[in-house]
Amino acid sequence: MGTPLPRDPIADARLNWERHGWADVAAPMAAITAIMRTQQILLARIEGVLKPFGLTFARYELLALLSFARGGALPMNKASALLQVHPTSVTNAVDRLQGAGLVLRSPHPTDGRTTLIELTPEGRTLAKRATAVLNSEVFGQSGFAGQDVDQLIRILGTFRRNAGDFSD
Amino acid sequence: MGTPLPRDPIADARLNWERHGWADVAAPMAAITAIMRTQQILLARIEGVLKPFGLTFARYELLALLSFARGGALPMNKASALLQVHPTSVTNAVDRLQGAGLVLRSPHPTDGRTTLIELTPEGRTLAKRATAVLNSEVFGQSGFAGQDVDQLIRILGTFRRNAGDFSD
DNA sequence: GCAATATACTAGGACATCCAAGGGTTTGGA
DNA sequence: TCCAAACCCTTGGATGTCCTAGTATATTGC
Repeated sequence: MGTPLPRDPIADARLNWERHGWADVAAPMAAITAIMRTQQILLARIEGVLKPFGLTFARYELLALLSFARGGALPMNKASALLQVHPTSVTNAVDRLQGAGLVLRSPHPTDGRTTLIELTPEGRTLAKRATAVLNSEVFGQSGFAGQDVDQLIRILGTFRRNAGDFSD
Repeated sequence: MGTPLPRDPIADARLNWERHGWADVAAPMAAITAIMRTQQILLARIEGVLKPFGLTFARYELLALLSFARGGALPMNKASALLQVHPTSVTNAVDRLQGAGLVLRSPHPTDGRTTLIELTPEGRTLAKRATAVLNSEVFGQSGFAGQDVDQLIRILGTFRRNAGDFSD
């Protein structure tokens, strides 16, 4: 990851696709590969910022979600659905966040099956501090032009809707 | 991941950002979060297609890269640089591909330090078959409009260049 | 020739994800 | 009312990726 490459490897892959008779899907292949690589770059930046807080991206997302929930609490299955992750991943994340004293489990008042995840004061403080750094170090310096941000939100929003993420 | 949500969770997060006084970075936050989620969806599709072939995305990428290299061989460090992954990840991928008989290691003719990864005939065949299915099942049905594909390639290409991926 | 550099492997650990299975709880139809 | 089906969470096991060393070997530069 040190030195920049002399050429764009994704543009090269696209040329290879076209040369091998797959010109009809070369462009979407390049777009999808670019999304994969961009995600990798962004994730590295985000995790670099979160590391000093002892958080990973998955755990930060859960913390941030709770900080916006009324009462700072949410059922596990709600969190799983909203974050679009497997229930066992939520269990794993809550285990670690609870170990760090950032959240706690409490029984649901009416439904004995579900458990609530609740933000502790420490969790709320840490979420706020981590968000502040994330805002200034990552989101505030995304490297995307303003118009391109709008384009991305529109294009990826359509994609996610078609993929069945939401029916909005 | 079953039922679509009634509302777009990323749009909701953007509203929450704006309500908490972070309106200036709410849009890039939404764009970046959308990239993360889109990558997740695409990766699931890709790995679903590759699973019957006994391949993961990382291993397929290496196989595809080799299939385009002259002689079907490439030094480990070249592959690491072109795929933008950690050298130990390449070692890991090669171990498994070699175990499956898809690639083999051979000494570099002039530089005794470097080892070449070489595609076997089986590896070349499998790469071709996997690519065919990937083209028809994923890239050919990406769900992106033609113009949006061009936008993505442009926007993400600029981003990757600025991030230091290449100096093209 | 000798010291720095480069390359690849090994070992160990952290992390996220998924799957299958199981126990407790609620719901709803017979 | 009662029992089967559905729901919720957890556990244990398995994959897969990435990272940080440390080691051995080979090359390059002084």
